Amino acid sequence: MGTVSKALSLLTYFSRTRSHIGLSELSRLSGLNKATVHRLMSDLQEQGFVEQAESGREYRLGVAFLRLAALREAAVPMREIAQTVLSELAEATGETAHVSLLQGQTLSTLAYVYSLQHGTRVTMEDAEVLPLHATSSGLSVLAFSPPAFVEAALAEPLEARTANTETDPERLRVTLAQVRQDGIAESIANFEDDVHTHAMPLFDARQVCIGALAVAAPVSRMDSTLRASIRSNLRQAAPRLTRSTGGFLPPSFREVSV
Amino acid sequence: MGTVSKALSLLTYFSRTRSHIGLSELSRLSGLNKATVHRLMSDLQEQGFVEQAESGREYRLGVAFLRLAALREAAVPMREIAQTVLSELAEATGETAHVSLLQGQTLSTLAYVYSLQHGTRVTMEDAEVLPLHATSSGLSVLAFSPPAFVEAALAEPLEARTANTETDPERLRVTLAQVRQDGIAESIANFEDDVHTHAMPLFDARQVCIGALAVAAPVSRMDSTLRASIRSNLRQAAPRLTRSTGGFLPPSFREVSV
DNA sequence: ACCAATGGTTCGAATAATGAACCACATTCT
DNA sequence: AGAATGTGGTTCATTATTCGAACCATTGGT
Repeated sequence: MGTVSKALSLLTYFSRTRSHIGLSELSRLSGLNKATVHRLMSDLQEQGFVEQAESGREYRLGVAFLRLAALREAAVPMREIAQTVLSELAEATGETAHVSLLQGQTLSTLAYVYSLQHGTRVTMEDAEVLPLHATSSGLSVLAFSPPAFVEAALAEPLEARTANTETDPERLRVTLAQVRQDGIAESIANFEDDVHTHAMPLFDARQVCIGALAVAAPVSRMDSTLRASIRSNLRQAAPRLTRSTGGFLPPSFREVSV
Repeated sequence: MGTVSKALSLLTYFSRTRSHIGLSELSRLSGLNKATVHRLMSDLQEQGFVEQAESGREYRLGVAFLRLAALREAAVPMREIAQTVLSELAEATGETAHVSLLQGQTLSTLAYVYSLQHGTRVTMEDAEVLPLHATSSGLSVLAFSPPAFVEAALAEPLEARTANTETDPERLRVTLAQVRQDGIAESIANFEDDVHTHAMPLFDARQVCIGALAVAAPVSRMDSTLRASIRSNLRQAAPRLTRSTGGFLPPSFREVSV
């Protein structure tokens, strides 16, 4: 791995549950020498990508990201566009709608919108990270990603989040084939108990799958009427979102999307 | 310069007016060899920090920043806190209030709030970049930054934005001495014609100046009453914002802040 | 058909990254 | 008090990586 990749990969160890990381800990997490980590972090710190809370203490993500995220959003208003699509989807289905983007081998949530129609709803967190194998969003992404990527993802240890989580690579491959036929991935209590989600993939300008659009409902509320509503609304919204963010549908998805 | 710093510095060439940059152009801008730029951008692309719009075309900032910015905001809700302080400040003064953070040798706008009291107002843009020498925010930062940093900033070519912009390093040094005495930096039509701004510095946990809080009003509306209102409100708000984001006031500023 | 751009690639020479051992300082036991 | 273990940070000879001039392959304009 090149030096730059090493430096950037250090940033991936920061998460909502681990917002501050010390030098030694980061060295342990990454398997890199302490001196190396220190030098890389110094470079990152110089450019404002990380900062140290108090003098000579743990590192945390820096302010540079606020500026760069704003610039990204100005160049490609993906979040903004997603937000409007999500609002319509949440309104039409009465359930929680969200968009997640592929980030390495996981999905990170870009935006979500709740419906106000019911007192109970599936709740989300900003920048929440979702596994590929245990969510409908992840399955929809895998179903329309290159075989090499799928194999790499299924080769990783697959964690069981609930009693229902499917962790057998072979059966997951079968599921993916079904998703490819249907266009929609479905997940019942795979990631969280009592949650039933439907998802469809999103694509970029090169017809590469970059994430998913999903609707999440409580299992208790799911019936054939709601399911039909979610599926038909999703089939309309997903291709629209891809197109309005400058993306194009690959032939394999265009066939099954309508 | 290390390889990592080179890679990260490539990101600084992206701006609102230059959201897409080609390989050759980036090579020219940075002064780095085309092959070097290509390798660095490939590393950045692998981690989602940049992406290519269509296959084999110009680069733009990637989706990774959306996630990292969300994580930063979750760890340090600076923007959120700033927003509430700005709302109060805009409400109290009837003018535009904004917070900018130091990013290398320029300031980038983190947040801003307009007042609804007047039909005319000073308008801002997301992630707008402000020069240090030609804005009240910049002067307030320089006044409370280490001499070495100030000299480095004044050694750069100082661009004149308006007919009023002060570009003489010697006279700027005099101005900075006054700001150090007063605690507030004032700028009349230095950056934009018809804009009169007041600013005070913000500090982090190490008592290092990291940005500024400012109020911008149209020159035509500025009178002694408004000026007094802005100054007294600013004197209250700036130290409060520093404290509520986990920062501490350095002795040199604490003396003049009240 | 030509030229001048573009993005991307190659490979010996030059340079920068590496990591074991080392500080100085806290904290926490004995 | 003193030893033991932790922390962030530094040093420097060895080594592996990065650099960059020259090179393709394509594209678009004249």
